[in-house]
Amino acid sequence: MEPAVRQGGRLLSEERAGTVFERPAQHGDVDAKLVAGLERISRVFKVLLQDAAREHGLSPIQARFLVHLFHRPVDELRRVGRIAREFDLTPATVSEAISTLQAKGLVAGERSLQDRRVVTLRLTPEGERLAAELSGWAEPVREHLGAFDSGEREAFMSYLMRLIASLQRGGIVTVARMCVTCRHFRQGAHPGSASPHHCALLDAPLAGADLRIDCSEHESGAA
Amino acid sequence: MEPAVRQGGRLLSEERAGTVFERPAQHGDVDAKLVAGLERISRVFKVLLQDAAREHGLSPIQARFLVHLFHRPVDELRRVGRIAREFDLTPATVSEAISTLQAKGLVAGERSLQDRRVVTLRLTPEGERLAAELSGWAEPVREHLGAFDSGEREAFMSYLMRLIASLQRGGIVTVARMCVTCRHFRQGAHPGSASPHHCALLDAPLAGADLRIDCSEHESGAA
DNA sequence: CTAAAATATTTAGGAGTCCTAATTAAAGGG
DNA sequence: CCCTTTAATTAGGACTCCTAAATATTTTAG
Repeated sequence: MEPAVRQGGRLLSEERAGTVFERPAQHGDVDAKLVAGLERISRVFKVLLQDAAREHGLSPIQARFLVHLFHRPVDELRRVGRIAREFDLTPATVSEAISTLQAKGLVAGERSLQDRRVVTLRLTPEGERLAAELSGWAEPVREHLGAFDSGEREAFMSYLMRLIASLQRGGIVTVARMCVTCRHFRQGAHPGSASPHHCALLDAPLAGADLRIDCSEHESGAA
Repeated sequence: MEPAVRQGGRLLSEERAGTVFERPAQHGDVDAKLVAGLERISRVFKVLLQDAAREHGLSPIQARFLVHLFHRPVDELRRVGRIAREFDLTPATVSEAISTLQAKGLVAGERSLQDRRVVTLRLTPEGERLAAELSGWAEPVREHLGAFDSGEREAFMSYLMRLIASLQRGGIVTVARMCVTCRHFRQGAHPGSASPHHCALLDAPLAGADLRIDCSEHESGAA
């Protein structure tokens, strides 16, 4: 890059004309910047996943499903339709990607006996191995969180959780299994304690750091 | 794929076997949850964009480019190659989507006189109109930020900025024009002030809320 | 100044994403 | 039992995105 200089004339369009030496035009519009920041992060995830998947000879969505199955021990959640809902995709899309994974010998599906329409998916040993490697695809982001101290991380996380919970209640996020939206969750059940919240199912107090983003015991609905 | 059942043994894999009624397995792993949360948000963005684009008869990426051009007054940034870098795509991909937008009469491109290889893009009036409508595609997220008070929002934003800046310095994010990575930025130049930072280009003090995610005056490099 | 290297964009071809609509099977309810 | 609903798959089409190759132009070396 070169130019610099000649910022005299047209470089500064209406949006900024005359304001160059004033406060930034975006002044105070924190929300817009938050959205922009979140959006930028989401591009990061996209690229990271794409790279990780490619490195292992998979497509992004195949890698996602593989990792998803990897840490989802509950049969209920390992079905085509469930995955579709989880990822906001149609069953058709999931079915296609899964059959590719099956063709590659990474995933196997078995018909359920209770309901022979449903197919329960599981990883093959090879799939398991690959999934384990892929499961660190977002590691770079994680590493860069190292610069935050633990209080900041917890605060950061709680902001995210609140935002996601709010989006979920607004119907924007279709699936989420966070403590904060779970029927077993009792917010602030132990005031003043280091673990102020409580999970009625586990019957255990929870600290901010204990709150789950994806709890397999999750049941929707307010307490 | 046929036989099934026998979920007796393997259902509870090592990860969760025997732990169901203990503290969450994810206990304390705040980083993992942060990553999960950010990742979930990024799916939200994907869906929102997809829906908004569809509503206006565009593909997601076309909508993105349209909106991108909409608030990018600087010619320099409105070129195929620039957009490609901005979105971590190849010029080929961008070129294709842009020509569709041109075919739809939403974008026009003109060869630059200084360098006749480059094509400078601009929106047609129709494109401008559409872009204005589309530019609110992330509005739902923004709305749900309303539940945060202004201090929280600013803190949230600063976490995001720090993360993005860190990712950028680590080479994970390729393009970013944030104050915190700009050569004109003087962090904490006015200690104790409400606007503790300073922009050497604008020669103006900056508060946390003034920090930009995407400044058109941005120049890389430490101060 | 000119040949070679570099840069900006486009075109061509291919794997993958994702959707809608239609199909096949299997449950479940009068 | 028939009829409706649900789970999954298949088929077909628009779009995403990449690599490689082609063009046009600018820059750089010699």
